[in-house]
Amino acid sequence: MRIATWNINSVRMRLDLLLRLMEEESPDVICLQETKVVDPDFPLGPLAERGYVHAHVHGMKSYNGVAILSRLPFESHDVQHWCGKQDCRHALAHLPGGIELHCVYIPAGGDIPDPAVNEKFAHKLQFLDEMTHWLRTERTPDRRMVLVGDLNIAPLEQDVWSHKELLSVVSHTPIEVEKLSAMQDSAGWVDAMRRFVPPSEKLYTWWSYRAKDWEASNRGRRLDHVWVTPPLAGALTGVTVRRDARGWEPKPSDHVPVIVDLDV
DNA sequence: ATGGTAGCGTAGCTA
Repeated sequence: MRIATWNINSVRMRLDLLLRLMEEESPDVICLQETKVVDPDFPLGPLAERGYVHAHVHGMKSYNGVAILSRLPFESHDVQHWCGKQDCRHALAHLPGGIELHCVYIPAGGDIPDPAVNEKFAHKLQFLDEMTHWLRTERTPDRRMVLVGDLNIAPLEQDVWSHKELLSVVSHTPIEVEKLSAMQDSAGWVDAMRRFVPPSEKLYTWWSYRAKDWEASNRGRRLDHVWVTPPLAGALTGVTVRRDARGWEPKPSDHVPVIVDLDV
C-alpha cells in the first residue's frame, strides 16, 4: 500500500500538480492539507476520473482543510475537532486491512514563541496537548495506524537548516519539540521517514516562498511527517520525499509530497 | 535590520 501526504496550499490552484503526483507516483491513498476550499467546491471529478473515487473531504472557506483521496474503499471515515474549534485540521479513515489513517494539519503557531503574548502559539501547544491526550486514552499502540500530515514542527537537529539559529523560531523551539515527542509516545508512534534516512542526515519537506532562491539557499525544514504504530513498523518498505516538487511549474507548493510504502 | 512570497478573495489574515 502506497500512501502520499502533501500540504498542497490550495487544491484548486494546484489541481494539475496533484494529477501529476497521481500519475508519477500512483499512490493508493493521498492525504492533503491546506486544501483551502469548502467541500462543495472540491474538484472531485478529475480525481475520480483517475481512479480516486473514494474521497473524504473536510474543508472550510479560505483556510486549512484536509482531505483523504483513495483508490481503496473506506470502511468508514470521520473527523476530529480540537481546542473547541471547527477548523478542519484532522480527518481519518479506515482502510482495508484494518488500518486507521489519520490526516492532520497542526496549527503553524504564528511568529512569537510565547503562548502568553501569541494566542496562535498557545493554540498550537493546546492542540498538541489535546491530541496527545486523545491518542493516549482512545487509542493503543497495538492498533494498526498511520498518521501523516503537516505537523508544523521539525523535531530533530537535522530537520532544519540550522539548529542553533532556529531554536527560537516557531517550528523548532524546545517546547514544541517536547510536545511533539509526547504525542509520538502517546501510541508508540514510529517516525517512518527516519527509518530510512538516518537522523544524522539533513531532511526537509518545506522551503519558504520568501527565499530568493529556495534551492540555492536550501534553508528547509522537515514539517511533514509519516508515523506508524508498531504493528506496521515491520511492513515499512520505503519513504520518498519528492524534493523536486518544490520546483514544479507553474506554481509549486512550499511543501513537497512525502510517500510511504507499506507491505500489507 | 526585518523584509521577503503566496492564496483567498477583494482587505487583511494566515502561513
